Amino acid sequence: MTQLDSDQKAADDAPKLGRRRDPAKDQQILDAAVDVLAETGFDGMTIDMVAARAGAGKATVYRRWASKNELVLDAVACLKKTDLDSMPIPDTGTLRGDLVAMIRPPTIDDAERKLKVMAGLASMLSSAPDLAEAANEAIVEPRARINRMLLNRAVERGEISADVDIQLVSLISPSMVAYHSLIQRKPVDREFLITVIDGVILPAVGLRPAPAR
Amino acid sequence: MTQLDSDQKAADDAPKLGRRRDPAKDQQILDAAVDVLAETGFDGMTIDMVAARAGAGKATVYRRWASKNELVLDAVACLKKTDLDSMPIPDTGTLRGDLVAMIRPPTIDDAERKLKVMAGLASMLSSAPDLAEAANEAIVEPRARINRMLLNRAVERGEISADVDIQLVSLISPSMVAYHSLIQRKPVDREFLITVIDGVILPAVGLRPAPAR
DNA sequence: TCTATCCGGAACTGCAGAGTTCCGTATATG
DNA sequence: CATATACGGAACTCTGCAGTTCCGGATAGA
Repeated sequence: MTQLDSDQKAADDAPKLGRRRDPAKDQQILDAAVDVLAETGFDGMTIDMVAARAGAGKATVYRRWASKNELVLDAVACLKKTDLDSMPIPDTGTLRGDLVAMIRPPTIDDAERKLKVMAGLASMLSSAPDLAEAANEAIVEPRARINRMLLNRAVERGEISADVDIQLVSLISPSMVAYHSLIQRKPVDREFLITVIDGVILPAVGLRPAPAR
Repeated sequence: MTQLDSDQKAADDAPKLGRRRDPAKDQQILDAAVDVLAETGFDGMTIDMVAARAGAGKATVYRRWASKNELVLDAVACLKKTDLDSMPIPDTGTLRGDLVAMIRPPTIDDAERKLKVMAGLASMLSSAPDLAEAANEAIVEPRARINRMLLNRAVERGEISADVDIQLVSLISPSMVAYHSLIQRKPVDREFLITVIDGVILPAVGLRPAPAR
């Protein structure tokens, strides 16, 4: 989309002769951009940093993206694919079981990395709607979508009432984790996540913390 | 503290003759800094912008603060005093009544302004611990403190159980409001706040949404 | 092997903002 | 009224980064 090479027919622009553009380099640069973004934020990020981390030259970056803004937009969008949501979604038979099963190191690390990216973009979101949408779609939505799925299944099997505001409840953990991590700057560990599940989410859907006691 | 003029004995450094430094100007500059911070974020903020908005010269700003960083630190800290927490805290007799009574235009506007400041600082928080602490103390804590007070009163009058995790519950609304406003970029209106109170907070402390039905 | 193309890297321009210096003016004190 | 000081504003330096250009070397196809 924003990338320079995805021209009209996406073909025929490949050279008949000589060296071809390395497609793997694109991903290396995007990954490096996300790393730098997470570490320094949008304004702290320089193209030189990204190029150096990707083992590329600055010119190579600009051969593929027209500007820093477009690179960042693509890098954020690429987080979507990097997402761990392609992993199997737990189905333990109880809502609490499913929610607890979601607490795993790779899931937590992925979340923390994405939160850092979001923090690095925070000041831009109000002035760059397309970036805000990309960030929302790549960072916020995937996790909320999983939560909605788990909640819907709980409704279907009669575990919780159909009156529950699933949209609202699905945002409890993303909200509280983001606040805990970004603003309060405390580590997102298993204990905190369990506390949120048992102390907020389950009561909100009308369940007791301990499922069978 | 960070201000240049608060020297050793805080006295005798006033000139015997001639014009005195205008103390009101300090506050005008700090207010302007907060405004610009909320609108453009830390990196987008320039000293010229702040000076212009305060009706001052850039030199005047640097006569009072040694750097942009120190100005911002003081500006954030000054949000604490600007806070609306000097207003009367509601006491309606029920937790729900108190929470709903907190929903008032000045309270909401104050919160949104502070959230914008927090968004503008977000990318710096991980690399500037003192700024992070100042922001937390000026923006996060005052509101959480009120919530804790309301919850403690509810415990004292026997409305809710003493087992409730007050620390956790007091952070539900700040977290969800911040997420709603900053990340999802939706307006923080009365309807949303009521939904959070009735759909999350009250269930979390073991109360039904409609108190007397 | 030849050649068109891409590569990394370095040197370059242009600009914007932090921080400084200076000046003419305003003002409170004596 | 005289004077010492703070003021707003403009001009200045310096630094860092976005984006560009150029080059010698690497590489894949013909």
